[in-house]
Amino acid sequence: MMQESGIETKSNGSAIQNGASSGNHLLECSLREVRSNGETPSVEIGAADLAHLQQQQALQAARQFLLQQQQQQQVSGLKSPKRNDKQPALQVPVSVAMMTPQVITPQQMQQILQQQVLTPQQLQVLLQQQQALMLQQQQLQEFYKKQQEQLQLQLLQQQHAGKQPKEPQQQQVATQQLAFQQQLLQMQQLQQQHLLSLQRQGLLTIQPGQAALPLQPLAQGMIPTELQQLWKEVTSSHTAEETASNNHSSLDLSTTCVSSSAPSKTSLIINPHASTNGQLSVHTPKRESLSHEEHSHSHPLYGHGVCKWPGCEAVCEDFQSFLKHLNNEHALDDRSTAQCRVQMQVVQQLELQLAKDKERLQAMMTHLHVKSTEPKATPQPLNLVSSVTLSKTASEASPQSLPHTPTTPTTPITPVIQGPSVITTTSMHNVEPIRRRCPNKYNVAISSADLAQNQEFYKNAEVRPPFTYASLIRQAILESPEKQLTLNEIYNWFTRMFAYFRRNAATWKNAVRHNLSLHKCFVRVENVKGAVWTVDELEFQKRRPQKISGNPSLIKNIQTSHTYCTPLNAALQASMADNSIPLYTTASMGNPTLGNLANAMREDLNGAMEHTNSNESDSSPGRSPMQAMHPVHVKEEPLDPDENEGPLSLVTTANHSPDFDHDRDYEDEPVNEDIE
DNA sequence: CGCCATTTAAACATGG
DNA sequence: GCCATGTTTAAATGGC
Repeated sequence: MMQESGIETKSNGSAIQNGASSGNHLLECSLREVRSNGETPSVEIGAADLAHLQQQQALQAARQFLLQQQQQQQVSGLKSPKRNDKQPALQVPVSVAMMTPQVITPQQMQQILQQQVLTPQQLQVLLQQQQALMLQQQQLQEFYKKQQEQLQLQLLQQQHAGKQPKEPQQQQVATQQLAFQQQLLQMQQLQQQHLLSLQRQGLLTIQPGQAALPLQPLAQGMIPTELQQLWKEVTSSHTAEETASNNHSSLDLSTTCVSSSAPSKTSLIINPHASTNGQLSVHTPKRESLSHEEHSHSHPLYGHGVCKWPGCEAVCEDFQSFLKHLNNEHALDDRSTAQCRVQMQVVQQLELQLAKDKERLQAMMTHLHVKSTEPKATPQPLNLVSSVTLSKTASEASPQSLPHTPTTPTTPITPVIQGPSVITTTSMHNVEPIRRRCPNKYNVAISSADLAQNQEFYKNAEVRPPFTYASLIRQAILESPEKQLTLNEIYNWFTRMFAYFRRNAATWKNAVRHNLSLHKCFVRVENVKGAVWTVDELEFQKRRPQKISGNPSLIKNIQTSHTYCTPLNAALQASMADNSIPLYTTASMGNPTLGNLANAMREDLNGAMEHTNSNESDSSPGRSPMQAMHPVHVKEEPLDPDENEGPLSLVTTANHSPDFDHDRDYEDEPVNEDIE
């Protein structure tokens, strides 16, 4: 159980440290470096680029001045446009912050998908709204850009003649710009409202830390280049395909670099304490990892016939031309290096996110463990599990907030977050949970993080998995490469995957054997080495439609897990469709065959539906979208979710941690679980 | 209440 | 004899 956590902890530490504060500094540095290199005859940056950069610089300076002028009409102190070291520090983050809320960033999207369950309809509406807003903004943006260009030209002329940015013309343009800024502001406010309304509806939960940034009040200043850059970032990550028209491509970074790297000249600084940068930069990798996923093709930088190098969207006919392009355009030079650094930054941000989620998990598990060992009255794992069921009640409000609604007649409870319940179905996909009724009306947040973490949860928390032995055994067998396992290997799987099965070995092993023998679906096959067990899927399926039952004590949450599975699937779908949420698909968590996830979930779902459908007549807002999409039908032809398997399947590889091979290590003294 | 699935416990068989 | 592996029986629980 140690080997899985090794990497994670490692990434934890570094991520936490870097992500929060120093991260942007790093970015800044890298950007600066790019810029400084850009001035020397760099390989990549041509004359046009340089000119562009210069223009941008000039523009920045001018804009700075104008804004300052505007703002300080009463204050008669500052005159030189180059002196305002402080203002930009205020302005820049603002501009950055401005972009984020305008369009729901992938992160926010992700949050939506993670934390709340949305029906596809809701998602669609949401997306449509976003699209509409984006469109409008794009138009404004373009217009604004034109304005900038005008200003730019004038500025250049003036620069040659000696800077006198106070001329009437300038002011006019500036006024126009301000007008547009205001328009953009309006747009942004609209967006804010949108988000807020989402929040109000409980559809979007923004974590305290993150909320501050995107939703923070906006000031006036905007820096065009950054704005543009950010805009591109956002839009490109949202509509990856639309960005075919890539007149910006590689220039993006350089321009940004200039602006950020010329604080002395133009007093532009990327706010060091605004994590907004990191947030934004997060978009880039998403695009990348997207291609990463959707392309069996091999190269993570190539997808959809487009170069996925950050900031580059060059169209490459085929893989060969892509390689060519890669070698030519993204050779080892300063720019690429800097971009690489930026990418590192991005990764760090993601790691930070991961770290946060892991922390959350840790807290959850700690919490659960403490609670479980405390009172004798409640047999730990069982109650824990059932408590999870309850937790969803509370967590409908906010996954973050600790649910404090443990008071329930039947179960003495430990308030729990979405932890295991979410987990169960997701990671245990193929496992057939013990289905019960107990309609789950609550929408529990399903987060990708949870998806990734659920296995971790069972690995580390002594919570009894809400699956029957048969299901688990089947799962174990199916997960094996050969679809067959020896008894001992099955044991090992149990102990590896579930902390719960690291005790009372005699008991559960007996149960495993018993199940193997009992169920026809498990077929013993003589092998060279001995005997292995396989699954007769037909048999297994056969018994499914029959009555369902299960471990009584566990039952309650079963339904939960099932209802979770549906929205989760939808969330996955949405996220895949959205193209911008590949996160957590990294195999870092030791996820087993996520590739099967969709299938398995669907499978489980279908199975569950047969039994639960009638019960779930209630109407909760975000309720299992999949139900809408896949009525009560049982498995048939592959459904939409299959598309998701592409990306997901990538994950399948790096899961299996080394075997335990120490089944006996867990042979503790039998602990009586006093089941009432 | 009966049926059934599941879990748990235990007896027993077999082979290394 | 011990242990791992299998098989089988039985009791208890709980959903339907």
